Amino acid sequence: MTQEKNSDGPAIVWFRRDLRLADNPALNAAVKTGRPLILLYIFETDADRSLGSAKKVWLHHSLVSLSQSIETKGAKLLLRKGPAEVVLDEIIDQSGAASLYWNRRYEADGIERDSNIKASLKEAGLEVETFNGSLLTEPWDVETQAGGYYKVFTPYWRAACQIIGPRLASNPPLAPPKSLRPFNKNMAIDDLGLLPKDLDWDEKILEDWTPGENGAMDRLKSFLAGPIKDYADGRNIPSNETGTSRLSPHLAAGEISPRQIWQAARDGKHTADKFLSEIGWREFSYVLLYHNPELAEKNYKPDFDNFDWRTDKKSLEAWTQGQTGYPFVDAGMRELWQTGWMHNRVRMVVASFLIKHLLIDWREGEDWFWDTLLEADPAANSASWQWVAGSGADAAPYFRIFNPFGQGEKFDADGEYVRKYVPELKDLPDKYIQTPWAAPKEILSKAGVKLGKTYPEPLVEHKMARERALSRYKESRSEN
DNA sequence: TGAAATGTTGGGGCG
DNA sequence: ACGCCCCAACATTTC
Repeated sequence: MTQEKNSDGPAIVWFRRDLRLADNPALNAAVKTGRPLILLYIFETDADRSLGSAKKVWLHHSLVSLSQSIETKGAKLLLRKGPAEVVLDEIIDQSGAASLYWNRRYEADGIERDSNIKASLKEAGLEVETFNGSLLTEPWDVETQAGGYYKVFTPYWRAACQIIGPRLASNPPLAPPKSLRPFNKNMAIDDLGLLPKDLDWDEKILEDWTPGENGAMDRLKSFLAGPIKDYADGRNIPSNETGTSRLSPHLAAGEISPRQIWQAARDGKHTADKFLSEIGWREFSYVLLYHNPELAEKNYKPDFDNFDWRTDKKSLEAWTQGQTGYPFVDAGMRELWQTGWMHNRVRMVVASFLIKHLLIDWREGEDWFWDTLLEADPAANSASWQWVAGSGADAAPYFRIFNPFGQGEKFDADGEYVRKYVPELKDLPDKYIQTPWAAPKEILSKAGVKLGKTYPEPLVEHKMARERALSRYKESRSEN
């Protein structure tokens, strides 16, 4: 039985990928109504693509943090599990809610679920309002002269900046509400069962992270206070722990908004253009995803549909386990497994290795990242994998093939990064730390390295693999 | 947000 | 003093 929607009914804020109180337009709108609030998170069981394991762990802790913040403001986070449509109907029935607010999402199945819900609830007489809570500008905001969307990053970002700057100046990030008027309560976060049951993997990956709005803000502030000064070069050195902002998992959970980041970076005392253009790549990925709903499954360039990827389970597994025999690649893959995150420079190298050296379909890599990255962003993950594969919009040219040890020699010359994640090589001298197969026998045995035993021989020989990729890519171009 | 092959230049050793 | 060779350093081209 549906209760009469009376004007005293509560307002529902449906949290999704915006697990924060500050700069949260949907929450802000709900607070402004003055109604009691139902602050709701639904663990949706009917999503198109279920969350990866790492991201579930993050979500658990991010919900813990959000629920604490909400309690300090005098209310409670309401948790439910099930298809959103069913859960919402039930809650509205029970509470007599009069209005519903949420921040938009941009992946195809989310858009579809949201618009169905919006239509049917409006029909039922509810006030439903939606907002942009996760992007600097909506993906449809930035148009070319011809009225389409930009397919190349640089002109896109130039045009986007023209819009973003003035808009933020007149409409700065929102402060968190001073207090929240509660409606009622509650189910425990543990009941959602997000954490893995057996191993302590989730504890390990959280050693370096503080999920939640406060952790996100701390990270941003400490980055802007100093490290951003050397960002242009510092961001290329994977052993440099403050070289990059490490905001990606926070941003993906919506614990911080890109508007807050933009504003804080612009207000800081150091130039932030280079850093903000990385935020721009995230934004651009959402443009691509919005206009190409199947970005995670389908080649953006259909030319690639005929590409003859190799099926090679063993090599794929060696790659995921960090056992390729290329120390720089293995360090990256192990960093991902152990920490739920990988340095961006190394992401490009390991992705190039999987796709070009092993000729394995980019979707395999995208899947692995989806499951193991704490951030697993639906737009950035697929756009970036397609970028490396060459199948994406504004993609890397087919002949750009990273040298898996050359990149290590350039960006990890002292081997600090490799030694951290590939400790079985730590006693090798710097000269051979990226290329153990080239080391003389005495040096290997002195360092306690037995190739093929304590550390693998290279999975493929670099020169051969490079030439094989070039000719395969060229071939597939001429077919189209 | 690349790497390798190829081309060019200029300094030093040497007859 | 000069031409010649070598080679490192840098620039350009190619994939």
